[in-house]
Amino acid sequence: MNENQALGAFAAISNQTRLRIVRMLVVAGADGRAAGAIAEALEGAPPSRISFHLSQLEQAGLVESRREGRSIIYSAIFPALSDLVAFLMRDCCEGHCAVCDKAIALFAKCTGRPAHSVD
Amino acid sequence: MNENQALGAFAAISNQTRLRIVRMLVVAGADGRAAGAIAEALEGAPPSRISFHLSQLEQAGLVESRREGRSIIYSAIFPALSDLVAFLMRDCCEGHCAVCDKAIALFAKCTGRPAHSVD
DNA sequence: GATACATTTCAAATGAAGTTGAACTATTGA
DNA sequence: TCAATAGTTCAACTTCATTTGAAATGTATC
Repeated sequence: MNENQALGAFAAISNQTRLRIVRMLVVAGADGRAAGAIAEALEGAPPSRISFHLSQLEQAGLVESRREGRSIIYSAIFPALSDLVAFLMRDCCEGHCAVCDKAIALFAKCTGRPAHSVD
Repeated sequence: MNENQALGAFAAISNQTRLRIVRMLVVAGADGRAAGAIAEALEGAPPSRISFHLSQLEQAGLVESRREGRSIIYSAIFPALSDLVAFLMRDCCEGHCAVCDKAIALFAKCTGRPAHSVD
């Protein structure tokens, strides 16, 4: 992750609608959620608006989409989120922070499928 | 951390100058860095611009300032950063992701002073 | 108390981002 | 192939954020 990617990603989640979508997809995990289901959860939002924001998130590299029949399923890109966190916290405390180093390494292991054990 | 605080924080770090400042202060740790030193590191930026961005970051709750003689020292607010990360990743994978839970707990322990051991 | 230093505040100018509804494309099923 | 469903694209409108330099504030030093 370089600075421009990080800036794009932070800009993406600094919008209320997009932040809600990303959090929804983080909870949804690898299965993701159809655009229509996302729109329904954000009650009152016209489809063009949701589509606009989903495309912004996709351009920012935070979510990806796949077609399933008539629906388009969006899901969070977990490595992108963990890279984003790493970009922000890396080299914390003059590069000598063991807790952040460990936390960054753990986030990198999240795949969108529940992990029931931690090494 | 509520949604509005998170939105403000993400908006704050979605600007190049501010993201650079925050990362600089994350590295600097609890000691922080004088506004002048920050401006110098961001070569070419007029003081009024740095001051504007520092005040945005302070309003967003990501940094704090203290006066030391003629200088004003800015430092990252580490709990705010860890709360921000938690806000984004909380309930990951339908709330059953052990790695993210652990990572969030670790970030919460970062104080800005190097930690040499991790439990 | 005058001067230099460190930083903030202000107002004006510029540029970028979000919302809307209507029209368009793609897929399924009768 | 016609209609229904699921999403996307487009253009016009509105709103908000960023940059700049000049002037003002607060602090130390001579």
